[in-house]
Amino acid sequence: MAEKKSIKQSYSQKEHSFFQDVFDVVIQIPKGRVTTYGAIAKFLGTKMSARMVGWAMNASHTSSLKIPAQRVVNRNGVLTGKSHFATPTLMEELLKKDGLSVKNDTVVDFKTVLWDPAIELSL
DNA sequence: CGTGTGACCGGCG
DNA sequence: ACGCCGGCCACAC
Repeated sequence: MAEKKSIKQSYSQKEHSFFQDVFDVVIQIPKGRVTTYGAIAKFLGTKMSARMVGWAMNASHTSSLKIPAQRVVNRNGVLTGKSHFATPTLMEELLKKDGLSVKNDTVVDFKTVLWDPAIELSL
């Protein structure tokens, strides 16, 4: 409500964009952990619009920062965005380098390695 | 300024 | 259990 005004001000003062928010969260994902689009969306307040998060990731390549997009999967732990990487296997390779196990385009023990910003960053 | 699109999610048949 | 459908918000054309 009132916060909306502040947000709008931020938009005017800085080049703040939805992408920047998403990137900021994704970058904070610890190595060996993954999160979901919905979790990020919820953390940002747009819980019902997890699509925006995914779309923001699509623009990750526009950012000069390194966005570990491989650590962001859908609620099933499936590497839905792997097709958007340079190569279809790149996402899986990156996750394996993080020490995770990927089988059939799905993160093994996904629920165990799940890193929810709404919880972890809320401590 | 209107319309379409999207790396999703939750609910319902 | 599986499949389909609507919703939701930001950004590009």
